[in-house]
Formats: sequence, C-alpha cells, structure tokens
Amino acid sequence: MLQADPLRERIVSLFDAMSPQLRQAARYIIEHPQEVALVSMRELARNAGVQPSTMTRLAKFLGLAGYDDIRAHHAEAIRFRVDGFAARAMQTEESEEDMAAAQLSRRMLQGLAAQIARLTEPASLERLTAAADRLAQARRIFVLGLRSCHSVAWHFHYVMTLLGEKTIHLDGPADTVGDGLIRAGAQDVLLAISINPYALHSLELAQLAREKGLGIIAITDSEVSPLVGLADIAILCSTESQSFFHTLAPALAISEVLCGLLANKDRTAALAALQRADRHLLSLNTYATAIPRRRI
Amino acid sequence: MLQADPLRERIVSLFDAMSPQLRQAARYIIEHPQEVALVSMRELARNAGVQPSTMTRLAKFLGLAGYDDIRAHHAEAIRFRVDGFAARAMQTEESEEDMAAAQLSRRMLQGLAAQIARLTEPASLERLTAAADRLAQARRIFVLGLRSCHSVAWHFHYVMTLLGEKTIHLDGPADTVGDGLIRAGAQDVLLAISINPYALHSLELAQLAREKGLGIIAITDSEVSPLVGLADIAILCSTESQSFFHTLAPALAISEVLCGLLANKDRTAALAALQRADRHLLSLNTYATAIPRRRI
DNA sequence: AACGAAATGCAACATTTGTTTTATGTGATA
DNA sequence: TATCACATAAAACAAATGTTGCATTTCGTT
Repeated sequence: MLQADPLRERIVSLFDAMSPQLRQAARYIIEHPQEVALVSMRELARNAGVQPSTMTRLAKFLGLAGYDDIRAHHAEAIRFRVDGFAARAMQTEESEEDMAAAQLSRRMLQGLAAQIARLTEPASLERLTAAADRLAQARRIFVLGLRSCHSVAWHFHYVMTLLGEKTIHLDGPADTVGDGLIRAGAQDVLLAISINPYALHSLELAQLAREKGLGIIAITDSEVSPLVGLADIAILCSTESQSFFHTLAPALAISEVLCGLLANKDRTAALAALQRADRHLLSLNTYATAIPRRRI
Repeated sequence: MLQADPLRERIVSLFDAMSPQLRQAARYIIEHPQEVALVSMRELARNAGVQPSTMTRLAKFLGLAGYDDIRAHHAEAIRFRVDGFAARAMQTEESEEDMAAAQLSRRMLQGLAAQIARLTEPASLERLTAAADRLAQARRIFVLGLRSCHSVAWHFHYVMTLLGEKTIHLDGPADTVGDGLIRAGAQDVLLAISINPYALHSLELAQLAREKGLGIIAITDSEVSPLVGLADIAILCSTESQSFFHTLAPALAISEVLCGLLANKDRTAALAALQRADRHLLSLNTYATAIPRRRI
C-alpha cells in the first residue's frame, strides 16, 4: 500500500477543494483502502458516516464515471499486492479481443514471471526442499508426465541423466508407458507431474506406484488435485495464463529447481558427472558451435 | 497464502464427496481465494464456469448458512494479511542445510522470473510478433528441438495439435529425426530451438531446411548462436541459472507466447478447435479429475 | 435579513445481487 | 426396461446495490 497510487494521490490533492461530507468520505477511503474493495458502497458509507450518495458524488468529483471505478481500483490494488507485480485483468473479455499482439505477449510474460516469483513463498520453498531430500534418498526416481506435462517430465529426466542413472522416464510407444514400474519397489520414488485436466493414465500409474509402496512426489496445480491425496509431498504451481492454454513454465521452473537442489547436495560429484557426460558427448560429436559443413 | 485456514481445509477434505459441479466451484475458490472477496458471486460463478446456484449449494454443502459466509471468510483473510508478512518471516524454523537449500531455490526462482520478465523488452516483443506472423502464414510448421530443447519443441507441438494439424514434430526413434523434412518446401517454416551447447544434428537439419527454401524461426540463446545466421527471425532467451544447468524456462515461455499469439489471430477458430479436441479426448476417457477406481 | 448557490439528506429508481423454486437431464437399481 | 434418486440448468424471486432527482438545509454575499 506504500506504492505510487494515482487515485490515492488524486484524492489527497483534491482534498482541500472538497466539501465537509466529501472530505469525510474521502478520509475514510484513504484510511481504509482495503475496506473499499471488501464491502458494499452502502456499508462503506455507513461506516464512514456519510450518505450513500456522497460516495457517488465523490467519484464524480474525482472525475470518474461512478463509484464502481473506485472499488475496481482498490480491488486491483489488492490483487496487485497478492500477485506481486502481475498485471491482472484477465477476465476483462472485451479488451482481449482487440489487444495488440505485443500487449498480449507482455501480459503473458509478466504473468508467467509473477507466477514463478510467487513460488518463492516459504510454503513452496519448504515443499521444494522436502521433495529434494526425498528424491535424494530414493534408490531410483521414476518420472511420469503425460501429454502436456511430458515436457516437464522429460526435462527433469534429461538433466538427471547428465548427473547419473538414477531416473527412469516412464514413457514409450505402443502403450508401454507404465512398463518401467515393473521392477519398482518401496525404495523408489515416483515423481509425477500432472495438471488439470489430469490424464487418467497418470493417475492410474500413480496409484499403482502407491500400492507398490513407492514414495510419491507430485508437481501439480491445486490443493484439490487428485495427486495431492496420493502424494507424500505435493508441490503446487499455478498454470493460468492470459491465453487459451495452461502454462507449464512454473512447473518447469520447479523441475529445474529440484534438479539444482539435487545437484547441490554433492557438488563435486555433480561436477564430475557433468564432465564425464561432456566427454562422452564430445567424443560422439554431439555438439557444434558453428554451422557444420554438410557432407556431400 | 497457504496459511492454516479452517474453511479451506474443510473444502479440501470434503472435496471428494462433492458432485462434479460443486467440485468445479470449490476448485475455483481454492485456486482463486482473493477473487472470492473481490467480485460478486455471480461473476465468480461465471469465471468458475458454474451456475450461480452452485455457489449457494456449495455453501450449504459446507454447512454454512449461505454464500455470504464464504465471502466474509475470504474478506477476513485479506484483512488479516495486511501485516501478515512480518509473521511469515518468523515462521521459518529450518535446519541450516534446508535454509541453504531454500535460499538456493529462492535465488533460482527469482532469477527465472527476472529473465522471463526481461523478455517484455520492446526488442523481444517485436521479434515475437514477427515470428508469430511468419508462423501464421506458413503452410506447415516443422518443430525441431533436440536433447534439452526437446521439452520446448514438444510443448509447442503439443499445444498446436490442439489447434489443428499445422505442426510436424521433427522427432523419432532410430535416427529418423529429420525424416519429416522429406516433403518440406518453400511454403513451410521450421521452428528450431537450440541452446548452447548446440546439438550438431539440429544445426544440420536447420541448414538442410534453409537449402530447401523453408523459412526459419529460431529460439536460441545468443546473438552469436549459429542459428541466428540461418534464421529469418531469431528470438533470444537467456539460459543462465544459479545452478549447474542451463534453464529452459524462458525458452518455454517464448514457446507459450507464440502459441498464444497464434491462437489469438483467430480466436473463434481457436476456440472451436479446442472444443473439438476436448470432445475427442473426452470420448476417449483421456482425462479424469479424481482417483480412478482401478480395475481388479 | 434576504437572497442565491452550494451542500446535503431523503426517497424512488432501475439493476444487480444471492437465493429458492421449478424443470430437465442422467445414471444407477431393481 | 421402468423407476427412482440425484445432479444440474433455467427461471423466478425478494432483497440489496449504486444511482438519480428533488427537497431541504447550510452558508456566504449583498
């Protein structure tokens, strides 16, 4: 609430020009900004000790169309504080219609950045470190992410293969996705990634893993995700975006943090493993830094 | 945000006993707690995709007198949070090792958020919209991302399959990665994703595509990436992270923005396509929202 | 003191709100 | 298949909301 706030400043600057009743209303709004968004205008007027019409008149006095503008502004301020610096206004329907592409892009990116930044809340960090501990203890890590979540699952698996052979990616053609679990046991952990809408197969496999005694770490999108009940630890990521689709960027960020934490548990071993992987890939000519001269 | 909250816990614990519509309403409330206090019930219902009556029924189902109890509770939560962040700093009673882990996590996440936020610079936005335009014009889009970039390529492809059949994912077993380009021509575009160290195969395929006359859009990590010279448009994303590994979160964000921009070009068509995809997947029983009862 | 203008209170208005009632659909049971 | 119970959608409802017009009061000016 200490941020620059144009409406607030306007109220203050025009305060001296107001009538006594307007001042009383304005003073109450300045001193109880959050109440404006939380109660009805009539109740606010009652609490401020003025007539309802005074609130409307105050809005017009400020050059606004009506009281709703005041409320909308204060509601936005609350959202702003909760979401960090995200520009909200997702449900504004019509504005999205004619939004310039650049504007849509900016909004999407800012939203993503805010969602990732929100993962730094203590509750999330605790779950992240707990999950990393559990994964570190496991004999093997089975990684499961179907459909849209495949990208996250595969990324985690890929990075982990650079570190060692601990992970097994539950994926494959011809409906062999779950075959990896054949030899899974109580010493192992399943890292399951699934977001709404939840792939049925993911849930089935997670439950199977549970029955087999595996520990389960979930990356999912809600406290009421079906994975939460199955998992020992569930890390939550928001998936909402200003476009048609869900976003997986926060989920990917979580996956990357888990990799980072795991590597950090034994930095020298991680470094050695990475060097070995480097040598291997180098000897296979996997990488290049310039456009290759094509053969023939 | 994730503090102990009796009503919240009650919703979660009773979630499994709810009907589908009640669940949808409850899920939205769980995932958007602040909105409950900031908008009217009818608008909340609209955003949650349920009937207004469902909100009332949810309140009664939870043992409350009416919806106003739900709103009052969430409003109270917002009022309390005003100085809640002082209390939050106190509750961190972690071991030193966890402390370090949490610190690393926070640093990584903040870094990722900042990198994505930096993509909103005008130069990036221009390239993004130009790339989207080019992709929209193309007859087909070939998507190429190997090794670590597979996750981004696949995510782009997956989302685009929900919209139509425009993309072809250059991937496959048994060294058939490049086969998709056999029938590629000048009307097509290659979306190539590659970051340092650049997979040799990606560069070879990009060059082949160039020779075949395809347009090339690149998502890569540097102005001096070998892809920049090949590409018509190169979108740059930073990949540095506070850990051992490169991050792909910004690249994924770019991919998501491109999808969003493409869908935005014809919103009604996109909506129709998504609905058709929905129906298809629904009829295949692909998704579930609860733990499935396992067969035998 | 009297006038006029501005400020204020009050009541009626059209909307919108949350709720309840009434149909309609849907899926399980016998 | 028929039946029943239940979940859902649609419509109707009273209560409240924000707004407006008008009457009253207040206050400065003459």
